[in-house]
Amino acid sequence: MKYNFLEIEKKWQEFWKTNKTYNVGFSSKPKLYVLDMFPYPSGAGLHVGHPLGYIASDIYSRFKRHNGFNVLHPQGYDSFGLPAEQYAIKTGQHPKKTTLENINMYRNQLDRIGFSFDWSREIRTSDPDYYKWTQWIFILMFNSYYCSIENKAKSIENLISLFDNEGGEKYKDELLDMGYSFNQLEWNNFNTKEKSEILMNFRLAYLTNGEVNWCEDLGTVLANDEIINGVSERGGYPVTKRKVKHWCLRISKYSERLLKGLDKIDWPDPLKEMQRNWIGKSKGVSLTFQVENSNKSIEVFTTRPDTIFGVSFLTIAPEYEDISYLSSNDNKLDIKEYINEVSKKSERDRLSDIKTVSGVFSGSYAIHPLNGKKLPIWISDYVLASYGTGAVMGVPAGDQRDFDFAKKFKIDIPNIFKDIDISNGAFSDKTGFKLINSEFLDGKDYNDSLELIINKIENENIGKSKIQYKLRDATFSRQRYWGEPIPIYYKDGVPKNISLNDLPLKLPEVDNFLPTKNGDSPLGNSKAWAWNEKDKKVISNDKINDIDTFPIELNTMPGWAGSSWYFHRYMDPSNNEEFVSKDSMNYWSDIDVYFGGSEHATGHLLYSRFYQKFLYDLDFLNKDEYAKKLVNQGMILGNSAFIYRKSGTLEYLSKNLISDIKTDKVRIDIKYVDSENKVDIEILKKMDKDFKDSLFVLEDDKFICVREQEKMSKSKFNVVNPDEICNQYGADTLRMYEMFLGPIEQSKPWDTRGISGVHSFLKKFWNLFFNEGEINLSDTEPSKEELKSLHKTIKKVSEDIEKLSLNTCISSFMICINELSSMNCNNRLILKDLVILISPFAPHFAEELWSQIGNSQSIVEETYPKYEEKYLVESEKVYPVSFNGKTKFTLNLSLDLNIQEIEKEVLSHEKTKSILNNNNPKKIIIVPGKIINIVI
RNA sequence: GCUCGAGUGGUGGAAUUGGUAGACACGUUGGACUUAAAAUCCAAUGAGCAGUAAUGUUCGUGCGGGUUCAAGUCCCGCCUCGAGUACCA
Repeated sequence: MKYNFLEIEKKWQEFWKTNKTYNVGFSSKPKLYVLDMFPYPSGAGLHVGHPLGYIASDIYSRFKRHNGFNVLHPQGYDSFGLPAEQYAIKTGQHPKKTTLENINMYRNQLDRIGFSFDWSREIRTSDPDYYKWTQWIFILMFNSYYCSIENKAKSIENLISLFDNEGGEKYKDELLDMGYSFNQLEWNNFNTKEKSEILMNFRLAYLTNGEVNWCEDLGTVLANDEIINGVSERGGYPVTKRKVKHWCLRISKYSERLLKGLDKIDWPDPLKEMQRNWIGKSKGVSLTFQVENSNKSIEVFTTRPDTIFGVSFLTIAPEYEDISYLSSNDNKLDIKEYINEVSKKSERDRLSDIKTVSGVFSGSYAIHPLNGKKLPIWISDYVLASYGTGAVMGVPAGDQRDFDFAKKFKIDIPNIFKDIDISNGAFSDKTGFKLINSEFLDGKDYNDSLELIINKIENENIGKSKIQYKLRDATFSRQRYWGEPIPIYYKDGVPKNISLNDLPLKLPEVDNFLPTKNGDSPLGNSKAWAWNEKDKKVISNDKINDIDTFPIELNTMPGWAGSSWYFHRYMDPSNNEEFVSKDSMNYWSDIDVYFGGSEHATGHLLYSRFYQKFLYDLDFLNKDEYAKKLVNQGMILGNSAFIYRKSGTLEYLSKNLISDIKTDKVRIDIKYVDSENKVDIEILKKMDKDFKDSLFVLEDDKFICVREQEKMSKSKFNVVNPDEICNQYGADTLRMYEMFLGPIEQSKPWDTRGISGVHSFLKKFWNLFFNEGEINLSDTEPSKEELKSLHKTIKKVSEDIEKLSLNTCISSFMICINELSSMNCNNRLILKDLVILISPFAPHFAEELWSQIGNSQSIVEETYPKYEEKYLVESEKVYPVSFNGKTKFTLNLSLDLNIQEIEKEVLSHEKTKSILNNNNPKKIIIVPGKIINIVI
């Protein structure tokens, strides 16, 4: 029988489907939850890079299933959000339609690879039964606040009853920071709107009117992690600052816990480091500077209070709130112009313009809290409004930015470092200096002065120690159509949530779902988008002036709202009463291994940890981290092909062939390039009749291509479709080859040529079972060599899967099959174990052979072979014999020999004698079972 | 700039955590089978030098030092590439 992979794979995929082989439920077996980050169905379909992580997780899941675990291994779709909507807009279709089509396409492609997903648990974030719970969590956040005393989220009702009974006393400091102060009587005299405004400062999901990242081309607001290098992550469009009323999640309250939690999870260090940097904790001091001739003051944050006597000016951000108060009449016009100019700049311009120092003098002065000197207050965009207090103390001697600023605007640069030359730049090291011109700190170094100055600052009550985080609250509103509606309506201007019983608040039908440049949300186009409080349902906008009917929030949620908690829903996907039942939560608990890309480090992987901690605080979950272990699979790089223009020719443009016209090379779709890296002239002419071949370098009527490795992407014309590989070699070959390419976490280039090695390995394996087309197995006792080869492989493969070192597993399979082939092994006991052994890697292949050798049950629950030490015990060792560390020859000796006996054997060996040449060795090192080294 | 990570044959990558560097595969070369091709199988394959040959010998894990009987692996100092981040006070 031939290895007919097409037939076999089809047969077993159907078998698994009809027999629901991979569906799981509660069980007395130990649980294991293995998850892949779910895909967003994009329209381009899968390329061979996508399934890399899925294959690894599938092998791991199947292996664990063979080892007696009840494995939850689900899959679904992140089907709301920008990617899905962008594709719909590009193709001019409704996102609902394209999303469905894309999901079907993905499913077909996934099914061909033979994954062990439990599809009965599939979820889609755009499904109302799913997003009902996404909305519910939002409402929970809206109705919660972060209790700084207990350090956890609590119901806002607690806070309200506290204010009702005691006023604001317990939260005095926090309220003062917000600009409030009230006792019980005063609180109770506030009206609904006033109370709502105060509480809004506490809610974990809150409405605010502030600066956001606005992307005009996408027509929406973006969160910080959705912006890369000042442009939008999706599409690369410019981003500017804009003041917009929007919803935010108060993730910043969780900064410390998000940071600490990293220590107890087994996630890749680089990824944890990225999250740490993103959270950006820094310890310092906040200092108050009085404004001259005024009762106002400016608070600054500094990590270098030791340099306080080097302050020669203060700088505030252009967005600083008290700015008009500080502006003197003489400078008002200049200041206005400067602020205007800054606000027009896009994020990218501001970044690329880093070297240009700009600013304007406010006209006011502050007083140095320790030496009483007059300090000019400047306004500059090198100070960020969103970090710290939006104001800094300028220490030109100790900070390069302050130095550049002072130099440009001819501000005093006092030196505070003994014998250090600061004429060309600031000295910002924390070591190697002694202070001068610093009164009581003179002669002290960093550590000594730090303690003294902090004591002084706190004693004199001019500031206090403070911990500052970079992490900012997450912008939650999107002015887009394809997302979860925010379940809020506005009753007399006060936001109210729709209650759980009335969810989901379904996305309305609209005539036009396109985003607008001015930021109006497409939901505004809906004719029925008003909430009737009495009937608890959405009704026509015409009724909006009726009693009990109010406008509903027009913005939708960001893409990450649905993906921040989806892993819980797989545990209990069709529960209509709870987002996940207590039983399911207690049994499946958390993810044991989570596979996904590191590009989500500061997005999904941070937001989801925040959601987890929040739901944990409210006792909905039993763990405050949701994934014990995370594996970042690397990218598979594609081969891009280019043909080069002859030098001196004019630029050639073609819509069909060329995507890279700015350089002297022209991108060619890789599928037209032959194995000699050439592309046929006729193909290009067929693609584009205007193609001017005279402009390019030719050889034998073919164009010479140059290959470069890049990320695989449809727009780069370098994708390899897994379907094609499945057609040509089969899914099992694809699965094994992807693993064979290299370590899972590494980026590596795809090279289709290499696949033949894995394919012929499978054929070789297959052929061990057959003789002239018939199954032909021997039922005798296996030989010692056969058993050794098998058990060596069992040991290596079991250990390596556990370590997720899957590339080396494939190697050991190859070694084993090579050995067995040369022994002409057809022993049933040996081959039976090998079939189970390879079944996680090549499941169709294994099922077929399993049934061929007479089994009627599926192989997936079969117990994985255990290796037995006794087959591996060696009695002899081939010792490498080195002289001064260089191996000269090998010597086969019994492992029973002790050091003295080995030494005797080695020294009496003729080669040793000839190398020693009658000299005595200085030293002989013998490590039994390992090496022999003779020093001469 | 800062913070991580990585540099091993023509290529992808192995190497029991200090113990025979280059497993396994691709590619290449030669051979067998075939009218031929594909498929399959066999052999060689880090570089150099000497030899008809078996073999011997030198160099070799980015570069320069060090520790050690022994270093791809540990330590110090550089170089290059990749990723993340970016006026964070």
